Amino acid sequence: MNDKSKIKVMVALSGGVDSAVALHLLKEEGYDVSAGFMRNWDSLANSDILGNPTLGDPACPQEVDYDDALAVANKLGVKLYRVDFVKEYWDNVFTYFLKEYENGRTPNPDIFCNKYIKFDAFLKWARSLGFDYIAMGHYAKKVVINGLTYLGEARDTDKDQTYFLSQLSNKQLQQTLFPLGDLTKGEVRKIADSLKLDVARKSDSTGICFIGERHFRDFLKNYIPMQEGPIVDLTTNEVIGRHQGVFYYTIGQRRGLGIGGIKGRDDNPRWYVAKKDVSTNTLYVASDEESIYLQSTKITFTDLNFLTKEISDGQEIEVRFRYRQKKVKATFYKTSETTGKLLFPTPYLSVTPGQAVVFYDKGLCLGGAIINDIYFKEEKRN
RNA sequence: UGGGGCAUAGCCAAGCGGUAAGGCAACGGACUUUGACUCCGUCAUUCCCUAGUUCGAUCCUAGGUGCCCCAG
Repeated sequence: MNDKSKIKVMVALSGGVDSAVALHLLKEEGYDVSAGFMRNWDSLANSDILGNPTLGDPACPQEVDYDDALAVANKLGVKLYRVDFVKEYWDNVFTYFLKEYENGRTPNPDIFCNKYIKFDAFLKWARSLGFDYIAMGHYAKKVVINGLTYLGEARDTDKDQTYFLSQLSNKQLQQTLFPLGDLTKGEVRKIADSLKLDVARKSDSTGICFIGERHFRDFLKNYIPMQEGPIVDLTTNEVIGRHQGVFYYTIGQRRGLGIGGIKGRDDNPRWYVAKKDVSTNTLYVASDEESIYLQSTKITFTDLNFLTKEISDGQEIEVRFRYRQKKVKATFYKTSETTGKLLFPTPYLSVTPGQAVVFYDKGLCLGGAIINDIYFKEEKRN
């Protein structure tokens, strides 16, 4: 434990700045470090055609990332492994992702990617090669208090990525290192700069992890066929437009509805998706972001997961319904080992079934769950 | 084929003789390891067509064309 040179760490190297700096920091600390590059998505084999902006590129983006990762590994004098989890990703993440969309919900694939790929398949693979820990370039902290391991929010609160780690087990957490927890993004880039890493100024990756930025509706059309149907104003019950398939839209969404001005109305409001009915293929919209149709005061959840300690019934905690959202207050209740509910002191907007709700208290991420039903004063809204 | 009304960008819609507001949508960008939200930018040399009046017409006149309403 004191002699870090005897501790073998496998750093997940993505080809971006964050994991490169994480690798460097661990090496500086004296760990016995190697790097692993994961490839989890094969655009051609996975029919990722429509909505894919990089299809025509001379070099596919993953190979560019691999080259970047290799350059980093070489510069830092570390061995780079390459490992392929395309099948595992499809079976454990993407299948779930599609099923959720087909049920009219909005999944968060990256949370499952962490749970099943980065912190499971990759972890097991590294362990099988004799590594003691894996390390990630996430902005998150591992905190040990009284012998218990907790997940702490990153010092860079703007980049904090604990939201995506909310479904991890304590064991997964214990076997992971997060070297960037006390650094800001700016500091990370400065370090990369001082090391003269080519990726120092590389822009942050966005879109689904390992897949990338996509025109989302077109992307889904590769897997879920179009099915036209009506768009109904939830306030008046009038049909005011047509959609291409309720699956393609998410609660709170404005763009993509194609609803222009309506004759006879003296306003031209923005319309937001308020409700999806898969059985009738109807998309319900509300005309104002403040509309009560977008608000909720209670939710139920499934997939309850605690990272370290359980939250007690009736406890007031802070929660997030989406990445980088300002934390808001809620009261926690458990209804079974894996389900429960949250009550809100004031209505919150566009809480979406299928998305993750993540629990926080005093700078620690306590765990999370998957949003199931949303209510406004006991009235079911989804 | 009697009367009345209206025709402005994909949609809604100002302008009513002086050289085309605004909103919605769409698209592009910023933000962003989900989906979203948000923010910024772009978007009618032209006002249904034709002829005329005028220094000048989307705005006036005439004739077309197309819708709508009332009366049949």
